[in-house]
Amino acid sequence: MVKKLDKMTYPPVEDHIGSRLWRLSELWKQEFDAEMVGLGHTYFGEARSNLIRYIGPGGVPQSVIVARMKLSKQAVQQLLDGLVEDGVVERHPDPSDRRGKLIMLTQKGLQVLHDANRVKRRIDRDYEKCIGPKKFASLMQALEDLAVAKADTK
Amino acid sequence: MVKKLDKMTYPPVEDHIGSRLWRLSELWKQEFDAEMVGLGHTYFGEARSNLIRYIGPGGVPQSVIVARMKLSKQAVQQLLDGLVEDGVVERHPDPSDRRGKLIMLTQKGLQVLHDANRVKRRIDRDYEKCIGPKKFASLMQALEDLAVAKADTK
DNA sequence: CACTATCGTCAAGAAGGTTGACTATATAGG
DNA sequence: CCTATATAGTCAACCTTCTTGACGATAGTG
Repeated sequence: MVKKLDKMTYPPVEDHIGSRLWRLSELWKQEFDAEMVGLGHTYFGEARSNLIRYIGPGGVPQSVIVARMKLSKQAVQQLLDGLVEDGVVERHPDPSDRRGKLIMLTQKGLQVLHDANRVKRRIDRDYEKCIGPKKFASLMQALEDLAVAKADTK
Repeated sequence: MVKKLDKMTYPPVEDHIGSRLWRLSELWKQEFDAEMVGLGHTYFGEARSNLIRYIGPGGVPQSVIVARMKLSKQAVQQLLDGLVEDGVVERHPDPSDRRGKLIMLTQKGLQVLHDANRVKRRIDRDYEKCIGPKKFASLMQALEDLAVAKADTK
């Protein structure tokens, strides 16, 4: 198929750190999702999966989740609605604030969180093996340094 | 505001390369968007802005854009619809294929593309200054190496 | 010529996010 | 104590990006 190759070599797309970050980030997500599905977890959607990380053991007020994620309270609400429907999360009344709700993981939710962390650690080790421990460490450090520098200037 | 701080220190969110990549990628996008708006460009949306990069001078068949971006032909179609409406892009009949359309940048589109590339280069230099040229170069290399390694295993 | 693949399009819908309006409860000031 | 204001959660409507399925028109191939 010559034509297909033609199409792939057509325009010069410029290269910047933004595109490299985005591209690798996408590849990471793909690998993570694939592995979670392989572990028998149905795919919850990126946003829902991400939210789970913010729920600690013992229950977290919904307002705390809103404060820590950079989303509107309504967005968090809708994500939680979905997670409740999926049986991953439960809403309980907050004893210390009658307006609030405590968000708690179900058994299923705990399993998801546990497996997710395990997969992420595995992928980390895999990346480390790819470029070597020294380069990996300096990559992690550079990502952190830049994020800190950029978050501060805001 | 003590309460606000309480909420921020609540649960321990685990750290992995995936989250660092995603976070920095988001910060980069924010900076880029802000700067483009500062240059007088109305915000086209992430997907539309990205598509523009794939249009070379002289016109590119729509099918080529589809082949190079990882999107369905319908997604590209809809993005192009929006860009046409924004006056950034034009659809012309393809002389060499009566089914096809040639996508061309308007004057406005050329300006957008030019400014976008300039801003990206500026941000690159800024990032480089943040962590030093040596670390920046090895960061770029590591990102590329990992992306290549991961794209190959697919 | 007939078959099949490709190009662009239309329509419907999922997923993630936004804003505005509203209720119920907390909390601070007079 | 009572009023004013802020916060917690909810509901509804809407935007953007992207998906899948169906379709007409043209290309290319046997």
